[in-house]
Amino acid sequence: MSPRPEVPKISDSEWVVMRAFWARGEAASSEVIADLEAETDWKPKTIQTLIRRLVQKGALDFEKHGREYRYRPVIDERTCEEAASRQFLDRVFDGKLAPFLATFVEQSRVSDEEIAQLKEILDQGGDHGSDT
Amino acid sequence: MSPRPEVPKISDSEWVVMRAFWARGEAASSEVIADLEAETDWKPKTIQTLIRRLVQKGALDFEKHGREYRYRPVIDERTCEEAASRQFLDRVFDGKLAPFLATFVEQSRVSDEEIAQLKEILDQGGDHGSDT
DNA sequence: TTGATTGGATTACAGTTGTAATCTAGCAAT
DNA sequence: ATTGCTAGATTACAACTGTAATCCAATCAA
Repeated sequence: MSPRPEVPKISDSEWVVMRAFWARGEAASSEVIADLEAETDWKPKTIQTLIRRLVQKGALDFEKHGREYRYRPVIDERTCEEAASRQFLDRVFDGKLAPFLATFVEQSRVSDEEIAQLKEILDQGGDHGSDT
Repeated sequence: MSPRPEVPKISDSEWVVMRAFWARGEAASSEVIADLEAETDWKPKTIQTLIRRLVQKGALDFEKHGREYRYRPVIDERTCEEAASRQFLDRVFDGKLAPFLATFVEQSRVSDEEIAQLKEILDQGGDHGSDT
């Protein structure tokens, strides 16, 4: 049993790239470059560098199609989000969710609508039976 | 009115140090070093380096007391938490709180107790309370 | 007074990150 | 076959990070 999915550490810029790949599922670099040039001001070469680093880290993998590669996320988006969330909470809020939410809700004036939505989420999450 | 508190970017290790200072309000390095040697395995010199970097970044400042300094956080803990929270949400969840909470609650098995606590927080933030 | 201690300053040093340019080789067009 | 385009590989390079050790100067114990 592997307890951790072995999530590689992904930097800020790399997250942007990963999200582009997760959105597409699988893509040539040219596609993701096109996507990201629309939403960032990175040069194509920068994006390719990031892609390559993600391959090195084991976050993406690829298969050749002629002279191009098609890349695909190796790691699951949820898993990554989860890992990053934990990391963040540990670092800033000592791992505790409540203070995070409190600070955020207080200072950011989350909309009523969003609050309702969050409550729904909590209702759904809170239905597990016996543990410990 | 200072429009932005100009929150410096604080690294993982530096967060640990800042939290120690926020806990004390003001302290000599020796005090924080003592605190942190208890909770990390950093050498004192490492901690001093981190303190010095935080001073350089403008996160801490100090006044001399004889040959020692007394350090004090320049930046407010809440403000920093808020900034870091936003950064994190932007990076991982496109700035959206709901997906964060959803992922976290689903995958992490937040306890029922904690869920209740979170709901309370939400109630305070935007008072809605129209369920159960 | 003199050595031991120790806080802060300086230096170290490799790995990561942001941001890209250049080099190289395969495919498409002529 | 030659040329040009371009995907991927290699190289660049400074700032930031993690993690300290060493150097210097002031203080405290003897």
